[in-house]
Amino acid sequence: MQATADDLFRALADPTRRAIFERLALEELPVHALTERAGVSQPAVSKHLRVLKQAGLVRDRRAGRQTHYSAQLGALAPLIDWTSQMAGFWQSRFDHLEDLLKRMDQ
Amino acid sequence: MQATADDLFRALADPTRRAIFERLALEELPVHALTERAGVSQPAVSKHLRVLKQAGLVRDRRAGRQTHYSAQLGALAPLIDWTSQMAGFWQSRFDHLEDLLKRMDQ
DNA sequence: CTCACTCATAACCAATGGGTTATCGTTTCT
DNA sequence: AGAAACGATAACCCATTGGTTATGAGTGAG
Repeated sequence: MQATADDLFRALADPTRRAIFERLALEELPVHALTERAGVSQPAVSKHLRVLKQAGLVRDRRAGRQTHYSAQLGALAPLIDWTSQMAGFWQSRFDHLEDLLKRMDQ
Repeated sequence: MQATADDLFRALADPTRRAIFERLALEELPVHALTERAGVSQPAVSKHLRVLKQAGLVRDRRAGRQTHYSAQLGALAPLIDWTSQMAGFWQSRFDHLEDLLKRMDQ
């Protein structure tokens, strides 16, 4: 199921969680690597990842005893839709970016 | 002071508050008009407006005993920047892949 | 086989936050 | 002047949530 703008805003509202997502936008990482930099405990990181996954923002890949997470940038589409709708005059400038993300979904 | 992406995400994470902002994006409205549709009490609406104003998302204009609020769409800029940056990260990952493929080409 | 590592879950706690009712200061209307 | 409308604030309540520690399940290494 497609995440709503509501899901995305809620998932990204927390700074710690958003920081995790930002890191995952750069590279796929296992939980312990994320924990090192997150400034919170490993269970806290796992909980954040759960929320991000629920929102469709990240994907997990089991590899032995590690779980690698990566960002699903295409999931940002509803956020872009919402913003575009709000700021109608920027619509044209956004269409390009939106297309890009949608085409690269998953 | 300029609101951060953090402020914006937090301000827009609540559905009721976001709905208020969406209405104000269409037209300037006094508090009581917003209250009619918000589904919550007038003080609740006032609190939401306070948060939105703090984030720079709305502007208020006193007129007699009414206070008219309107959306400041330009305040969404940091949100757009953030999203663009995320897309940019993705782009750079893609560039890396391209590099890799090119180097492997010969 | 045993020990260490990785991660998810459970149980719990404190802070935050969105809601309420009550009230007060302004402003408008009669 | 008195009453009613409007909106902000205060005081309070309860659900949510982000954090913790403890633990268990699964996997890799010695």
